[in-house]
Amino acid sequence: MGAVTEVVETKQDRIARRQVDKFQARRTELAVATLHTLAELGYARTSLREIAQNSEFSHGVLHYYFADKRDLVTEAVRQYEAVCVTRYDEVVAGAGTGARLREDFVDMFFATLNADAPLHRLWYDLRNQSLFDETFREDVREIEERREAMIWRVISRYAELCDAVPALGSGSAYALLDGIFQRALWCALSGRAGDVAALRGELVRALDLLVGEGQTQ
Amino acid sequence: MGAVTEVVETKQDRIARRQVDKFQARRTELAVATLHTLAELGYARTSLREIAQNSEFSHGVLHYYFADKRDLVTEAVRQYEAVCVTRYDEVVAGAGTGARLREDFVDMFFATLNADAPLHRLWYDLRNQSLFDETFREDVREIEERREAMIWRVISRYAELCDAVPALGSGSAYALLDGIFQRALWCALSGRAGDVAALRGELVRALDLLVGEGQTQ
DNA sequence: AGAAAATCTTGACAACTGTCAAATGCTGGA
DNA sequence: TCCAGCATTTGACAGTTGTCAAGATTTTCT
Repeated sequence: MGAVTEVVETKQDRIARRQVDKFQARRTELAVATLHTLAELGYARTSLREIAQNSEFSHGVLHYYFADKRDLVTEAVRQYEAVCVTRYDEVVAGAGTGARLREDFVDMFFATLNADAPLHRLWYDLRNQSLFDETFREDVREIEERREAMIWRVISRYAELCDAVPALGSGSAYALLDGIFQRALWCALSGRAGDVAALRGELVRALDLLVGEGQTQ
Repeated sequence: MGAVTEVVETKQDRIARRQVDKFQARRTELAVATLHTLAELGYARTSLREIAQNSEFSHGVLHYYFADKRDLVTEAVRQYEAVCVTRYDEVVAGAGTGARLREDFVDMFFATLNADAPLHRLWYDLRNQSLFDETFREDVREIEERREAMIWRVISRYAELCDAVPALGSGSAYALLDGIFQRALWCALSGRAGDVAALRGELVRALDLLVGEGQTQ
């Protein structure tokens, strides 16, 4: 009897898994559409009907795949995380010298600033929402941690290449670079290209300060 | 005939001015109520009726004193500005030594963090709104400028007292401290008192880095 | 092919939104 | 005292929102 039920179960399992996969695939598809709508309109003005219009489905389907709006937005945030949290890893891996790492990092910094500006402003929007709505807090904390770790990989590797030691801890270093990024994003979205360019120099100076030359320890 | 009309006019002017004053007084009164409601609920979930309930009037009166919702929110933001943009001036004025200034600044930093947390999260909320809604951009830019200047008064005075020169420009220095403040605010509102306490040390280190001892120039 | 199940659309609901106009209460001047 | 004009309330409007259920459609399995 064991054998038969086992065969049957695995068969059902295969079916179930395939269904689950399809279900999950559509879920993330809709989450991606949500992400783009949120990035365009911001959290405050994004409605389910608007999201559905940015997909190829009608608004009712959202409640087939998601429990409620929060569930949907949460899943969308997770999509953001997947995209935006490993951005500098190849830069770190590919740089042989400190100067090269610094240059590549700054380039990537401003490249994603310009290319993904709507996505980034959404991230800041949701991080702020978590200051009011504690439902978002856990997800935000998790992503914030990964972002901090991502920056720290850059900084500590940069210090290593420069034969130095970072002048600030992981949290403060992230606060500094994220602060510069936020400001640059604001300037970019306001059409102040000149101010953005000026911030490039500021970023270089900040990196030099964080990992001053010759501060071997 | 000139004299008579002049007398009449000044009389009417007095009346008119008194009315204007009363009008303005109520306007700011309602703007303050708006500010508190916004600080409690965030921009996305603040409705006119909710604002009115936090005042002693009914919701209709808001359209008597304000053209529309944006007008109201804008006026509320200006109230925030009046409160929050001169906070460190007495600290700067009253400190005789660098060590004293640093200590007082850090104390004030965390005092307002805890006392006015809802107000601060509102500021960040509105600054983010301006990334999506360009109507807010000018007001945000103005306040952001004043905040940066406020921080710069602290930093440059601190450097002066330490006989040193700031290691970063005004913009980057603000980005660093504001980044730390944002993070501390998040921790405070999440009930992570321990993390907030840890950030006090980070802030001190950041100040020391910005105005390193002996960096006379 | 036909039944069963999964998927998607449509339309409706109650609640809530910003806005405004009509009605009411109120105050200050003649 | 009475009245004009200011201040405030009330109630309504058109539109939007999240949610959900009933039905239509498509896919899947036997």
